[in-house]
Amino acid sequence: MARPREFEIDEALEMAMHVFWSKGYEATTLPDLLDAMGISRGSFYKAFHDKRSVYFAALERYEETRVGVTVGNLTDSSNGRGRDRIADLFTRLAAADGRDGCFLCNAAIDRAPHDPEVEARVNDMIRRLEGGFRHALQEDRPALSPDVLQSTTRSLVVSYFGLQVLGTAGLDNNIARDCLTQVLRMLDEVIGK
Amino acid sequence: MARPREFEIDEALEMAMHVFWSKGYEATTLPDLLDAMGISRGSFYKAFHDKRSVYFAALERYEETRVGVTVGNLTDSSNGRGRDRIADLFTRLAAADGRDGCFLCNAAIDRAPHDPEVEARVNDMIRRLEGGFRHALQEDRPALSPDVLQSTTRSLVVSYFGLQVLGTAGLDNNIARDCLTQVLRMLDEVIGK
DNA sequence: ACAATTAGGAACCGATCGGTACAAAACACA
DNA sequence: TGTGTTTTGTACCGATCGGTTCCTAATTGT
Repeated sequence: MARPREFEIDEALEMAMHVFWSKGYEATTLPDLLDAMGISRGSFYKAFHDKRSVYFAALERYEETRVGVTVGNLTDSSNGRGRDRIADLFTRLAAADGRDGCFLCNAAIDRAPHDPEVEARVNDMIRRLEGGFRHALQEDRPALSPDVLQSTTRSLVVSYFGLQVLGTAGLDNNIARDCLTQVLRMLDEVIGK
Repeated sequence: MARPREFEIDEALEMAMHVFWSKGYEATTLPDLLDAMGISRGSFYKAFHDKRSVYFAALERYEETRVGVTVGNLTDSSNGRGRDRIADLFTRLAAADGRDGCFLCNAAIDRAPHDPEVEARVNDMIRRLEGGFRHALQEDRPALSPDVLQSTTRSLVVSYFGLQVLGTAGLDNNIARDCLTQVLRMLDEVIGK
């Protein structure tokens, strides 16, 4: 009953996410977003409410398209043993360039402390990640004592974000490889080979 | 031979550091800095060159006054065994509120990727921290094999920054406590009680 | 073909950005 | 006390910020 939109919301959001991801929230200007999204101001404010809303929507998109996949890999029992699914995740992390970093980690540092809604969303995502690790551990070794399960799970979450920080900071990823070695040692210690 | 400065460079820098620390580089405006430092624009640009220079100076101040102390604690053999010095550091981390986060970690995420000089400085500081951990481990167990020493050291660095991320994101610090549990388990595993 | 409705684009908004210019004020030295 | 030197505060700069207005273009249902 009217003129149809000339761009795909999801595609535009994906592009916007990458800008926020690489530049951070404050350093991203509206022209940055418009260029990346390939739309003009009018369409931008018509389709999204404002800059912050786009950031928030990008964060939710990250959850669906990235966190969801990662947690999926961790919990998919057709994908090898739990121990191996965790090892795969960290192996990929250690092999990756790392410079791109992780939008969730960036959001945790640069927006969560200043935006309660972002903080809540970030917390949710971290909890989902934690749940993925816990699921993989428990599936592999159901008899694991609750406190060992808990501390192992959470130390995996902590290592995950630590690796993101070092990757983003541009450190030689031999560090990541050495951390991977220790994670594998821990897994073998806790779960068994 | 002329009018003396009415403020202490170091005090002003300390205040500026806290602003950058809590707000991030881009979100910090000049008025923010001037208010916190208690000086006016004229004095600001006379004493420091520009906003970026103050940020950089604040980063160096953080290294001297915070990283230096942390590394000092890790390497001070009059401060208990190496294992205990590491355990103390993580215990303090797990007990702290965490919301303040860590200026170094914030810099790693929000400036290092966009400012090569910051990146270099951040890398240096992380290496110093790594050196502190390595020193403590090696002092406590000189016979530790090089690769175990390396992977343990680096996984401690990774955990350190992971804890900072979760703290800044406002997660319940039971997570930090559980990670501490695992770090202690790892230390006892590697070093012995 | 025409009315209704919505997207798109450009001009424009006040506010604020980081940074500069400059004159008045405050000191040191003579 | 006068002179030279430096700090200090303020007024100001062009640029750019996020956001709004408003008119035109495009499309649908009738």
